[in-house]
Amino acid sequence: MDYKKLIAELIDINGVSKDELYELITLSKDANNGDYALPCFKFAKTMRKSPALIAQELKNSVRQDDNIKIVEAVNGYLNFTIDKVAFAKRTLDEVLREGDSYGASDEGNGKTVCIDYSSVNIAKPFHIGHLLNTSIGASLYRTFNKLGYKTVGINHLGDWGTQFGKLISAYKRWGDKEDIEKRGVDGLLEIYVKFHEEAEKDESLNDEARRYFKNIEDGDEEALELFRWFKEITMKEVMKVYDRLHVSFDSYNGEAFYNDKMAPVLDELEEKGLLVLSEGAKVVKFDGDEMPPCLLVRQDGATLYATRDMAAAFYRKRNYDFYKSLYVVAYQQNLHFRQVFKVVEMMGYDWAKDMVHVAHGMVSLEEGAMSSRHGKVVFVKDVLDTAVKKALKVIEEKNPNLEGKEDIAEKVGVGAVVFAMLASGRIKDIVFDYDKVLAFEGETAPYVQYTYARCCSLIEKASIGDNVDYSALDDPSAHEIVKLISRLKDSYREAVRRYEPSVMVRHVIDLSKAFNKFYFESRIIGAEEGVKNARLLLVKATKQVIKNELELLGIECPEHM
RNA sequence: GCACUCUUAGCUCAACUGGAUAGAGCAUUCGGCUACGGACCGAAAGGUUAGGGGUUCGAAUCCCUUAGGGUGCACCA
Repeated sequence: MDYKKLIAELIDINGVSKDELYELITLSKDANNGDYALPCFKFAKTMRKSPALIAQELKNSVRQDDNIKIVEAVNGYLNFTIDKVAFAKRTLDEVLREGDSYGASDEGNGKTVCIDYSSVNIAKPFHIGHLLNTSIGASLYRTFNKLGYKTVGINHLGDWGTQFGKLISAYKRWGDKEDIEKRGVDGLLEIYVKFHEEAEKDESLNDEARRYFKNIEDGDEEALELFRWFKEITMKEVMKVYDRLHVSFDSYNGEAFYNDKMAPVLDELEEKGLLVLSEGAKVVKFDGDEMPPCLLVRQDGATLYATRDMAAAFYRKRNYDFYKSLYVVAYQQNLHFRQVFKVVEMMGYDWAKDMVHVAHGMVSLEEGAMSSRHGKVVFVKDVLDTAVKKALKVIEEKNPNLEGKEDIAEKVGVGAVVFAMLASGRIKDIVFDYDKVLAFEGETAPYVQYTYARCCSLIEKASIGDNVDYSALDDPSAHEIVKLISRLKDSYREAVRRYEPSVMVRHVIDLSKAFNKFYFESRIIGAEEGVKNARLLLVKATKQVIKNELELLGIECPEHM
């Protein structure tokens, strides 16, 4: 039930539509100001009266409704306090009836959202920068899906470019097949780093690398075989990480995939007179000095990153007919995407407006930026392992008799890391710090998981009878929980609208805090029967909502920890 | 140099996109288990929202400007 709508129906103001009223009504921040509020300042000008007076007069003319208990005029606001008991009953009924699908909706039915995220580079390590990216993308993927959208997760593999020539060159010089088979990407990275060191001394290595890459492009069997082998080794390792993160993709079409799909796009640009020659290269220029030109074909005829992204944009539109096409990529690529989107727009396609660069911050180390070339990276695998190890240690301290410790430590450790990635606004830079990622107290995944485990424990220990006294939920702490529970879908919607998973992190943290406060204040098991049952229903609903929301964040919740 | 972006408590972040006394976590100090899980709860202290203008009944939020940080700007991806 929509209280805003109800309240809007109860108020009549000359010249103000119900829709306008609806938009003006807000949630009260402070419980002392009731549950909903109508600020009356906007009316002051047309009504030529003070907001305080308007609120006072409205208070007297508001129609009564059983769901609204108190109407008060305070400081130019008209505050509404709802019937908490009816609200609690309705909310808990709904949560418990819908269970795992509480918060879900079909509002996105018939709309497809493409989400390009993670996009790992072949033969390069899966480092914490990718973890931030992957966590955000995967969470958006699940959340759009929950709201009924058809989602297409695309891992736009970085599997093209001269780096593969470098790698072949390096492998031929210093590579050991068995060693690389055994050590995987570590082994590849090692020879890649060595190549860069040697190339500094000997320029000719770079020429050799370019030749090898040309071989790949020309379909030389030996070069292709190595290329495929590098890819296989990388994906094997990357998949292990995806499994731990519970992330999967619908498409792994990366740069190599678009290799033969660029020509038609270039032809069309040519036809439309957008592609012009500049210093031997083919570029698209923008009006005035809005942006530097977008370079699409090099002097030597080779294509570029932007060319492949153009091809990908068209491919995705054609194949998925998307409603939105999201690119979850660090803000480093800001100009790149602005250019690509603009070029599509200049070609006359109005769906250019549906492409969105979901930019996120950069992850760096305390000693500075990460660099694959110099081997200065933190591997996701290592971070997860360290977190899981710590979780296991904490379990040994606090709950040594727990069953399935390893499995639970995995859920807690990985959860803590993912949560840390999603906790603050996506645009924020992160200076990677083990202490922060491994924090298990305060606003962290383990805190939320702990809250969940508490709920589970209560449900296990007691049974819920039919005699439910909902009036027991009329206190501020219980009401706070009910309010938060009722806003799960709003949390999803806002996360999707802003492409911002941290909204859900905020919400699930707030809910956990509210629950723990309530838990401390109120005796549950052992309370009078009707009260006990009402409180247990609240516990059960809290448990359900935490589970639903953590799932979208990509965090598991063990029943015991 | 130009463009994008960020700056809120000692540190890390919120603030429902213009609304009421700017809120949390960590760290610090103090307090709370003869109660259902102490990975918890409560309290204290901590602020000229980087500085300055402007718009507005009302600004952390919008506009201008200054300073500082990050990122990007032609043949890498």
